[in-house]
Amino acid sequence: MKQEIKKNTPLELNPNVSVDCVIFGFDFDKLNVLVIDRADGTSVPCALPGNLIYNNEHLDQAAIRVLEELTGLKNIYLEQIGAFGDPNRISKASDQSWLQKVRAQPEARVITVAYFSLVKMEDYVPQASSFAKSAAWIPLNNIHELAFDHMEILAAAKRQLKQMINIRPIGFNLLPEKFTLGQLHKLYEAILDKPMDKRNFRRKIQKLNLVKSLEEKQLGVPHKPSQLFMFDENNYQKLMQTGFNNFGF
Amino acid sequence: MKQEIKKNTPLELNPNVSVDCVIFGFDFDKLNVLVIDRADGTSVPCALPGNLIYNNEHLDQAAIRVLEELTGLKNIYLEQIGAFGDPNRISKASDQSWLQKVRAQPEARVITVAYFSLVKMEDYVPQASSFAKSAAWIPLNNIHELAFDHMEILAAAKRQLKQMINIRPIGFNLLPEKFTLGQLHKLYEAILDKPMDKRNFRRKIQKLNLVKSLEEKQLGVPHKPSQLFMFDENNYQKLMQTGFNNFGF
DNA sequence: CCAAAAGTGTTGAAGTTACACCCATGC
DNA sequence: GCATGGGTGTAACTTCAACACTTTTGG
Repeated sequence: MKQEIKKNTPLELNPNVSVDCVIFGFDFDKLNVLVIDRADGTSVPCALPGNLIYNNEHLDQAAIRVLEELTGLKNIYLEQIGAFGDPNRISKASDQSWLQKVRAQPEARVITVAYFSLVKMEDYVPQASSFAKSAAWIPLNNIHELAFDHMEILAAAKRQLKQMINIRPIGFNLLPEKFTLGQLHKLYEAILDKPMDKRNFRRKIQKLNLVKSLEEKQLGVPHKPSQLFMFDENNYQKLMQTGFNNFGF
Repeated sequence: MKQEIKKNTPLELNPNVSVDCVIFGFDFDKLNVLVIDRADGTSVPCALPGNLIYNNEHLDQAAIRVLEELTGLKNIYLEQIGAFGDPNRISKASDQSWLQKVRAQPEARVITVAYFSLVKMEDYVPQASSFAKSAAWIPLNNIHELAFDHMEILAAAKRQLKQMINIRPIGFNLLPEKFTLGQLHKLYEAILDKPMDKRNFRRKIQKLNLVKSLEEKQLGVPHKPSQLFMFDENNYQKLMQTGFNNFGF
């Protein structure tokens, strides 16, 4: 517990700044969030994955590192939410005792920079023992308690995702490369948290030219198989160059 | 220059976290930003107002403090932009020598949390000697160089203001209590950086019911005096409760 | 043959764009 | 009387919202 603080040099963890990631996944029905279990025998709430940053490390890089350490994934969609710095964010007893265990300076004031990321759930299946700390996909709407101020961060992540989907079509990061319009429709309903008319949604998406249909259909589904689509990166770039910034969902 | 780092306790400045504020003002013609002059005889670029945070201080509170110390103003519109933490943000020689002068730990890694705020320019007229460091309103489009990574922060502030004006009608914070539709029109053009049709703009604003007209006209203007308007807080609250979140400008 | 999701058009209402002239005031 | 910004209406077009039935597959 002795505090040895030396002059800040590279390769050192910075005791005052951390990053936390809200990792969203979509199971074709609802949004899920990847949370880590800090279980130490006693019952403690789950937390968002995160850690202190290194002094020589860019903030974004720290978030990428946390994400890769946890899931092994690279090149995933990442966006900063903002900084959270309530001096009382470490008020719960369970959080304090956890910090005593894992931090060199458990008493230090910490501000955290939150990120949200969008991953294809198929790309990361948590395995019971894949890491020292275990992780799990939890349906967004079932999350009622988290460590520290992570509920607040989660709320901000939801808000920002909802807002951003109107500005850039980032939702495709949550779907596999090939998807159906029905899946895209469900995704938008999950993110915007409201029902949307099927016909109007399809018309709108197709008019925007953001998807291109493949010469391929779903297989093995117990109903009429759907056309498969892909995100059309080219048309998206063209659309952005026109200064488009409002999808009006 | 000796580094005395003790255990983090309240009332201490945190060496690793600062806040910076982009303070916007509108002169009825264009947007301006309040910058401070760090002049020490030699020629150095201006900077955004900012400072380290205290360990017992909420981030938002630190921004409010910086703002009040500089301008004397309270209760002004403030919104977080995000955290900026490139480890190389302190790469210019002039910035380093300035830090040597003002910081207890000039070498420390600093991440900064940026805010933008909207003030009525009439409320703060910089006086040459009102503070040790002098401040000035500079037209946004004339700012080509700033200290540290402040140009990057400024760009993010512009982007966020432009985006936010579509989500909440925050522009009114830049105008006096009583204003004309012509002034509001110019403001929207300045923020969105594009010309807008006068008649369509007026129709739209009035349809939204966000302004109420007063029984009062401009005085002493060398042209037909305009009706004066006020922001209608009540109707705004009602509108927000309907889940409105897209003004489509 | 049943369950489940896919796929498809029309209509009325609302909103958007583009555009040009007269008005009231101070100087 | 002239310069300056204030104030106003319409028509063509586009977009949006609401709504129900048939199709294809697996089981």
